[in-house]
Amino acid sequence: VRRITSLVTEREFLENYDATAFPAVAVAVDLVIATIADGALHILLTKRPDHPACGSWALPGSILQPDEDLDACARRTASRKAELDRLQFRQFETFGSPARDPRLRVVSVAYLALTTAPPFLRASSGDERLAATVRYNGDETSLIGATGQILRLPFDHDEIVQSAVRRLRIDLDRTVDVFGFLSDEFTLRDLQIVHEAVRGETVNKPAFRKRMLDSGRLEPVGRKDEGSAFRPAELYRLREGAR
Amino acid sequence: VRRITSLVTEREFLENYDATAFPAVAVAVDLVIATIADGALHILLTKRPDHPACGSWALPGSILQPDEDLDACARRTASRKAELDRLQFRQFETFGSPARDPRLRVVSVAYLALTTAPPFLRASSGDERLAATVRYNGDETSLIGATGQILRLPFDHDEIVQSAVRRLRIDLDRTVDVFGFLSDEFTLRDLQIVHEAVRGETVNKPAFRKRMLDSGRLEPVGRKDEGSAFRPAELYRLREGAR
DNA sequence: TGAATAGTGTCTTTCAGACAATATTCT
DNA sequence: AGAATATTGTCTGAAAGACACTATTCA
Repeated sequence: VRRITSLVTEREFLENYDATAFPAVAVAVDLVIATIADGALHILLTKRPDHPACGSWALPGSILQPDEDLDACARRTASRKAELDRLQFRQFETFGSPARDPRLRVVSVAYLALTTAPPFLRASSGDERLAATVRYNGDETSLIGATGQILRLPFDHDEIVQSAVRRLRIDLDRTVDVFGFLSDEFTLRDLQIVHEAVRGETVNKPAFRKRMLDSGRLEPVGRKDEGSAFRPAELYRLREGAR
Repeated sequence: VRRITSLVTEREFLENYDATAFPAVAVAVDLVIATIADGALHILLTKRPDHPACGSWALPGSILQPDEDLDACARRTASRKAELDRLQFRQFETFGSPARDPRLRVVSVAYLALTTAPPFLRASSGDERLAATVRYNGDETSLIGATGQILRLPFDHDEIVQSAVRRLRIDLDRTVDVFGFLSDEFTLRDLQIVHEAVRGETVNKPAFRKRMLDSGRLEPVGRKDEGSAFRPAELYRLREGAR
């Protein structure tokens, strides 16, 4: 039986504490930034400018800085590496296999970030960013590059993407917030396209509309969609406080 | 625009890599070990033998060792600190506020672990372990100690417990595996008690039975519960391969 | 035989899917 | 008017809750 109370006060203990006694580890944040375009889910990849895996497409990520929150690190990474702001972030899993990074032990906290398509696709227009399409094969997913080839990501990034998509689909069933894919005002058709892209299959229109409207999370803006040919659709927004 | 290809090979890069250049962080694993007893959810707490927060009830946790997997660290912690083995582990969230530990920056990967009541309660009989009861107040939860008082945990452990219970209840709705609370063979009544304890409210018996049996995840053992007064119940087990 | 729990049947409500009809806008 | 899309209505079937009933075991 160990002693419960110590002869040293907590203050004395902390003043004499040797912080270098712990094993050397780095904590990183990796981002799965997703959007819906052309009715399909896309993931943003950046070309690695340095070793290791120099030149391959990979998830954007950063090493956690001292005094930086995990969420703040995710925001910083999106801003610096993908030039995207005002995303909706969701931490979904932490990856820590001992050999996942060849440099040193890196434990990576993975975030899912949803965004609307336009800035995402602008960001992907350069040489160093790519909007890879998610293709479903049953429960498995693969990433498709610009020329239709299957992309294999370095480190364990394929596994991270797999987990992110699984999480996104589960959250969708539970109606966890998926409005990060849309602008502030959207039509029910837009929302349906998001659901269909995430699920990879069509959904029943009347049932979908009823379910969404009955959820009480939406409120009509009072205006109609502009600029479309044919009958314009009613615009909705997410109700205040309904997360 | 940064250079994409490097004049240095990846091998040369890794040989000259300075691993001490990263900020000093420790990674820990904290466990929320849960069981069902007397129809209520309980969480295992251990009394901290050292500073900081020496003498308070807290979640068992360990610093991640070099070459140790996160899951392995969770198993080791359960074995060493709670003397429990063969638990069902689920990583659910990672906590990394800069000031959550006064010693140094500690990023903690939190695991939920389910176990059957008997060894759990034996573990709590000593002075240094406690099975705290979870009490629900709407969406909030609090931990109740042996004398009925509300326990406040050090660090951000209250927040970790809160998140663990929320996750458990969500998983229950999606029928994610909750059989870690039960022994290999159990009655439908046992399973119903688990569901009621996690949800904090009674469930409809016929509907519950039908739903469970129709799920195809259970199979009858062919024997009946022994040792109970009155009519004995049919024993079931989780079907092979039905996770 | 009675007490206590295990297990089932039936009715009703709710909700989602299928299918089709109606409404609105622009060319 | 006609094309194309938005929105609504109706029917049907699946599943859950409420409630009450039957079945089995032991004292």
